[in-house]
Amino acid sequence: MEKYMPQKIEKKWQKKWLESNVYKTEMDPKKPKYYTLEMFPYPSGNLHMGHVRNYSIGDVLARYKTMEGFNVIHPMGFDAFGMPAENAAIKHGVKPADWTYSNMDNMKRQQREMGLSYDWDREVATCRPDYYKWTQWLFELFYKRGLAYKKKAYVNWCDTCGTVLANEQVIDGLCWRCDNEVVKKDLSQWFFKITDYADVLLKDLDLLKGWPERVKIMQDNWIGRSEGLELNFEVPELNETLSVYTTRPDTAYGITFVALAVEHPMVETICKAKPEKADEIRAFVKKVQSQSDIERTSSESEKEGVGTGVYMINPFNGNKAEIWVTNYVLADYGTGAVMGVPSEDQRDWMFAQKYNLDVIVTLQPKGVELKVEEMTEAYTDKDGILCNSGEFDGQDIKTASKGIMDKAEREGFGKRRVNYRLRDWLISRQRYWGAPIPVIYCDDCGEQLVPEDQLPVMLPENVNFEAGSVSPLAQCEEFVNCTCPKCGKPAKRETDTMDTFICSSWYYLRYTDPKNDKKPFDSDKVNYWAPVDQYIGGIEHAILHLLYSRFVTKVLRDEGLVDFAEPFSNLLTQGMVLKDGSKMSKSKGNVVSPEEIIGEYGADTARLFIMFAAPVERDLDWSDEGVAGSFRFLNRVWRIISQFEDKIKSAGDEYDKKALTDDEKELRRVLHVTIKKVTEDIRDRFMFNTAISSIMELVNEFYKFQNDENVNAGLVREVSLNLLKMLAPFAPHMTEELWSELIGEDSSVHAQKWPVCDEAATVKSEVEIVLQINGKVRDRIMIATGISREEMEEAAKNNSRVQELTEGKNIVKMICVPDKLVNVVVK
RNA sequence: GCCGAAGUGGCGGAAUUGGCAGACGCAGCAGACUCAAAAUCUGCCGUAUGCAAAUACGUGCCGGUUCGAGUCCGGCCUUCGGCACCA
Repeated sequence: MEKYMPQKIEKKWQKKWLESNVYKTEMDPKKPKYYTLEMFPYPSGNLHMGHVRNYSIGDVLARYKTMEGFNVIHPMGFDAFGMPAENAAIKHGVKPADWTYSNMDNMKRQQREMGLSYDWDREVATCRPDYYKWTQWLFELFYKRGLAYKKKAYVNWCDTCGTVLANEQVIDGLCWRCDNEVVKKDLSQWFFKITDYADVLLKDLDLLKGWPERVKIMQDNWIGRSEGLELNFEVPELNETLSVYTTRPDTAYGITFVALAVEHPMVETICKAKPEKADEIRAFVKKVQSQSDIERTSSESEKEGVGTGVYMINPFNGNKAEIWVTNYVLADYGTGAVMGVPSEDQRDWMFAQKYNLDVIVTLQPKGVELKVEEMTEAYTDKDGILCNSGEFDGQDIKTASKGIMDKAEREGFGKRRVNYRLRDWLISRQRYWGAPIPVIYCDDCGEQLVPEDQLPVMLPENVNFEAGSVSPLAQCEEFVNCTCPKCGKPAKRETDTMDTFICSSWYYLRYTDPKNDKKPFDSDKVNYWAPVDQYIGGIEHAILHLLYSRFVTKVLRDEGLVDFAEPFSNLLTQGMVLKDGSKMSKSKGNVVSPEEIIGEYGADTARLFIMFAAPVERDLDWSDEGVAGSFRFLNRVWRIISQFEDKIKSAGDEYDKKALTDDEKELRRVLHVTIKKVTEDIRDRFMFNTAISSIMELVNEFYKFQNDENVNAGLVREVSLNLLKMLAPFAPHMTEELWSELIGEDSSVHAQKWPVCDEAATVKSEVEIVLQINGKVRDRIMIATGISREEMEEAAKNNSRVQELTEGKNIVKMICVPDKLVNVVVK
């Protein structure tokens, strides 16, 4: 055999795999299915190392599961709508579609050069009409189920992107895509009613046994369920009631004011009722609204407000409390109004200090009397005894909360209520390169869905791009002008497109039936393949994509289109690929290009290194020397197998194991221990790094025989073939080349059964055990495996080191761990 | 502030159920091969003392449980990630 030349053999096998379509999958109810999925990429033009890691993990699993006998589906596609294509159009005058498709072609080439086992017949691209037709269909389904609606609201706006954003897409007050500061705008926008599913999205996190705990915790926090009480206060002057929401009903006797958000509808009512205050209030509202989102919602910023001179009555004790318009109450959480209890809430405390408002202590630690004059901050411990609270005095928080809520419900001025931090999903975008929202506006008939038989609403190709201008769709006359589907009169189309997260929230279902032109997917097919058995991607989607996909799946389940509640049974969140301790980026100049690495060492080396260098969930620091080491290892495998080529070919699969020498038996033992270890590491732990290190140990053991011309040929064959099989998921080309050299052109290593460990071969006749005295290692001895406790103790007592060190001391007891150690405890 | 994860040689990391700390790899050192180098093969490789045998110390810090702790418990420190005026 000639030397290992990855460039040559990788090209050869990639061509062959493509031509023979070996990775094509079909439904087969007789076989257990396995759905491996890596998050599909945005077609930016080139793969980066994060992709390489993502796809390598998926490919190892897909190949391994195939060898284990599963019917594996392993698809790939492109999340192809989005801003960068449009930016390219503005900057370079290329059509977004042309830019996107040519990027896809390049990335597909790079994916092929990685040797990934995708079934390309299932490829989807979200920007193709045959895909977005069904994204639009999905929108219509949501609309018909009352889950898509348009409303005017204060929404997140990114000026750079020229569009609105969902809450999930604002990170620390900045746009998730461009890091520009997000501002609030009062706009009429489309929403998906994800809040209707808040409870089930939270509850079903319990079903996700195969998800990392931290991702579930993040979603739990994001949904933010809280239980509390909604209280209605009479406002006699206005002849209205004002509702507040609280999670601390026990503090209700300590209310000294009520705080409204500036957007609260009662603010305007008050202005009308109190003309003398109106100017001051309106000026304050204006000032607050002019602040950026960061300023407004930072817990650091000072709490300010304007007293309205209007009072409400606390139904518990009849106290009057002034209504204030403030900058620290959120309009879109709870009722947009909050009861002010300075003694037990730090924000209310600071507000009350600033404006000299009353403080009533209603809770104090056991055995302590809190005095308002001596307090420097609110008492916020959730532990204490009530006071100044009428009939509830002397009760603990839990008892009082229940009693107060019961009283409120009994007397009709309050109701127990559950609240969520989660907001509805804002899904419209003022951009061109996305799926058009299939809605038509008619002056007479109002908002109308585009009839299903007219889908897709096609994105027009000839549009005008100018930086900073409104969406090109809105300027495109032939797109905008249409006829009302109901009355046939001239009407106008919706010019917003959908958030690309909608496109990506159902693609894993489309893979199961990607060419269906009658439905988004066939139920039999989707229910055979899905849910995804193993989903692999970055932690950055912990909330965004993963929450949206769960939501969409649940709606489809409720519609009867799928029969499962959760889309991804198991989730693996890979760490980032770093260079010199930080994220690879152009500005830092530390980017390592996959294409260059593959060009220099081959895809097998790149894959092997990336799987070996760190456990999948942890960040991985790229090391050029490490890559060279992986290349060295593959060469080592190549050489030892080449050297034994004749022996391997001439030997049979069956041979007399009893004829093996002790050294050969040891090699065979290591082989079977390795099979066991590699299988468990891949199947149960996703510890690919340790799987590879045990394969390396096997190769090291094998090298002990490199100069032994008389080594048993049957054993050499057994070791070599199993070694290739175990290495095949990691280094698919190189193992395939060696396999075809040894076994023949028609046989593929990837179609082999995964090796099975011969337990009998793993047994050692002798083991080295540790002798400890008082827990410290003092000697090591060889003993026969499986001997009794008594025999082990005897062996320890007879050991000269033990005798020497226990001389004249009293042996209190001896602890034996079979085949591992004896600990002699002396005094 | 709240929630979560992590901290082990010069470096990446291993130790799966409380039982030999440092597997495997990288870097380094030495030997073999070679006229020489590269490549390859082999060996050494936590720190301190020591010629060695060996001994002591050693998994962020302090304490505890245990015959025995990287692993369990209590209290901290540092780094990273998420959330953050959600009443």
